[in-house]
Amino acid sequence: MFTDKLQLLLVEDDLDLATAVIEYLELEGILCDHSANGSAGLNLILLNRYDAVILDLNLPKMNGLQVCESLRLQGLDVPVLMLTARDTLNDKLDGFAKGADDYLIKPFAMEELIVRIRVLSRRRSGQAMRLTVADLILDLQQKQAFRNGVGLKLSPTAFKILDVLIRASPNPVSREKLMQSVWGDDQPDSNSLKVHMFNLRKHLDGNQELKLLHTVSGHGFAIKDNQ
Amino acid sequence: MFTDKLQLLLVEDDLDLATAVIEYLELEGILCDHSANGSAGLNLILLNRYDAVILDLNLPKMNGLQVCESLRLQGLDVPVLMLTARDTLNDKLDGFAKGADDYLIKPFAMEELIVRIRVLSRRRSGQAMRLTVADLILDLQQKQAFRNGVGLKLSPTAFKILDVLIRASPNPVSREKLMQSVWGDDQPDSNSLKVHMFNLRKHLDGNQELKLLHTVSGHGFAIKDNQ
DNA sequence: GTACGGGTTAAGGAGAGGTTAAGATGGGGG
DNA sequence: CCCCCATCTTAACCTCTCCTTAACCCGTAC
Repeated sequence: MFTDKLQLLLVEDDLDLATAVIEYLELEGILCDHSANGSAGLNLILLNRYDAVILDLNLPKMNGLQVCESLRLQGLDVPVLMLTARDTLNDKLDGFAKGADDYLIKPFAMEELIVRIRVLSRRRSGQAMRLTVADLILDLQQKQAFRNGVGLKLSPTAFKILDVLIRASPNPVSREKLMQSVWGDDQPDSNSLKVHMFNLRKHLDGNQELKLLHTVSGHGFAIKDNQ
Repeated sequence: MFTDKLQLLLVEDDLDLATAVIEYLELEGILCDHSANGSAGLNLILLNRYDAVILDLNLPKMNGLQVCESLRLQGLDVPVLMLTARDTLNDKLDGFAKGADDYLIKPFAMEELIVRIRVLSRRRSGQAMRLTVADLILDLQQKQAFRNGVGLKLSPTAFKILDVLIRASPNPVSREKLMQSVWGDDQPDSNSLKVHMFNLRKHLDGNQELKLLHTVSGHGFAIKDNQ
């Protein structure tokens, strides 16, 4: 199945806790950047593309609620898990109101943190083996895509690209992200992606009335059923 | 596509609790079906298309873990929130391992249940950060603007300008501010902004009865629905 | 009149994106 | 062992969108 390494950010000013978390994550094969204050954390989030963010609330410079609110206002939908000792109902409701996706109370078990992060960073939920958008179905077990029930003949690379796109649907995915998830770190220095997109589009939308693969100028490509 | 009412399923054998939850959800404008045992619940999930499922674990016929595992095996990615009195770490880990998206321990606050459900179903339906004025919607993740639900075809620059204007709405934004936020410090020495405003107005208000983009003489431009 | 704030239009160029074909690669079947 | 096939990479070339620029147009204020 599709397991590039997760890339997280931990924003936490308690350095002991931070190193403990990061070491634990590394054992699980998860990469984790760290920032000790709110505004630096926000900058990192804006600059990089994390799969999820673990956000403490009591932070110097800018507190966690402000960080979360700010990044949501800028249109980022990176999953955010708030991590805090504040355990009243109102604290939780505040957190969710500012755009959190999950809220875990200290002290917590590392295993629970990991598993909640894993769930969050799978954009489409669960161990679902079939993803669908409109009349397009992606069967991950069969490694096969269908439109209106008829199988599409896709190359392995095209399939992988479609997988990434459909998980992000209806949001666009940047070229960089696509290249990252197809080739990892040693990327071809040519316009290979262009060719793959062309082939994918041909097989996916070629003889269909309803076009699903759209290019979003300046931002990348998106799978969606409205224009 | 836009905020239709949420449609949930609650699988819970404690009838008192179930009616309490359902009544509370109704007050929030959320529709909720109910099933009192596992296998009936599973059938409902397979038949209908719920936005999320609230799943008790101790159930007659088929327990919650089995229900969740089974529906994941059948390729459904509906968000599942497990609701149970079992509060040990291993219980939680089991729940997530079977495909849960969230795990809430009884007794719980209704408000927290609601807000967690809202987050789960929002992620899945891709609805997210949106700025709106009247019938104009700016979806920051899709990088797409809508009027009355139909997508507008905006250039990247036009989109950026609209973003600034809509955040300031209903207040006007000066030309200098607009130029600053589009081009930063090296600005074109021509009337480029004028042209972009013209194009934005054409695409935004061109064939609409209700004009949203107004010129505030001497002060710049404003997005608002009353002139 | 003319100067000014604002609106409208069209041309041109740069660059993003689309298309095509040829060679490289690599695995499976004869 | 060799050939065939699907796939991937590369590079060349084409198309078209988007941005800039510079016109010109219209009112109103001076």
